[in-house]
Amino acid sequence: MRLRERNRLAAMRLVQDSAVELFERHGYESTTIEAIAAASGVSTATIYRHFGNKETIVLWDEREGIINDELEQRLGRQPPLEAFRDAAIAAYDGRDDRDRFLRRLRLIYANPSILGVAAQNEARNRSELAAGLAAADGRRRPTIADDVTAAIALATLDVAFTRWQRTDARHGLGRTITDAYSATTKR
Amino acid sequence: MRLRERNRLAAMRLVQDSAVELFERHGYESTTIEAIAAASGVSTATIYRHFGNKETIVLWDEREGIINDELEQRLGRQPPLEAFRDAAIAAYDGRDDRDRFLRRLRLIYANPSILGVAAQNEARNRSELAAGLAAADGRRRPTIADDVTAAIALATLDVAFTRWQRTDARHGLGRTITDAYSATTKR
DNA sequence: TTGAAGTGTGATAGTGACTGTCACTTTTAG
DNA sequence: CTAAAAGTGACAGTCACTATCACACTTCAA
Repeated sequence: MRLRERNRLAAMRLVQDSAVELFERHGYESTTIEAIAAASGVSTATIYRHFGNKETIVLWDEREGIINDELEQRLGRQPPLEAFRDAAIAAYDGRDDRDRFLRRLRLIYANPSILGVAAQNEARNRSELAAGLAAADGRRRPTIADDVTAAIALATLDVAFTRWQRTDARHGLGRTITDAYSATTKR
Repeated sequence: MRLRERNRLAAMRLVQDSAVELFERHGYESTTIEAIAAASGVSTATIYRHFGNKETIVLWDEREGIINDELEQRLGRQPPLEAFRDAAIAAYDGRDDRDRFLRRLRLIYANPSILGVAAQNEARNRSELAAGLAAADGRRRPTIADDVTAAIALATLDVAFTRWQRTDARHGLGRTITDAYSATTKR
């Protein structure tokens, strides 16, 4: 990895950590970007260059791409929902940064404006997933069934995150994800 | 209805109409609240008192409550997803303001920030619906299955809206909703 | 019908997220 | 080592949104 890229990632981690700390202590709305800049030693201009907006400071996940990689390996071989469930478990369960992840999830679900930006991302992911499902079946455009399957896959993962984050993460995240997807079949 | 309430609704309709017009013509981001205030003859302060934020000017729907009423009559008698589907059809299909509704939907799906606020609302609706499902079965708190069912119900309706709005509303909205919910069973 | 209490409105000033620009520094590639 | 490329900080500006206050309009009881 190039020096530039390493510096960039290091700065982003530093900013995210400082921000999460401040958000937890003083509240999301009450913490200004300027305060985050001061705490992390990075200018506000650079924070905006890296994250684009305040919400993404919390939402940014270095390992974002993992779930797509995991999914790609499974899409042909398993039914869509199972493939997505297993990819999610592979990507999110047993992370070595479990604690950071949990704190970020709590901030997300506690602050509507962050949740709103997360939903914008989810909308994009949903149409990409639907396109992927269509492609896996050799169709050029997603059918309404593809769209619905993609929507169910993502909404169910969201339920799992919501409950896991709320219950003090009593069970493992993998277990919660499994339980959520089980509930999609017996309706 | 009191005079105050009538005035208020009339003002909100006027503001929403002016705003939709301006958004369509010049773009959502490029249209300032001040421009909407000037176009509708209502002060910016009052616009904020009525809608709370810019996004809600588009999202606000006078008949919002209808789907809940429809749902309440069905929840004991039908399986949850069918009840929700039929309630949605009753609430949204064949509206006499179909055209306004379509234009608003288009603005919503074309502008991420509006979609974000819509998602915040949907998050609230989802936990209310889950609570309702639990109550209908005599449980005090929603199980994970209730949460998942509520999530599927809302996500599926969202798929229906997305597709209907995109396809020039070729078929009736009721038809699109029916098709979407059909896809939830054969996964 | 009237007058007092209650409630909505407009104007104004202020905060903070976000954008665009420019001079300067650091990294990269030949 | 040097020229090009790319990132950084500082600064000025826009706009969504909040808080406040004087004023106007509803409401309701007498």
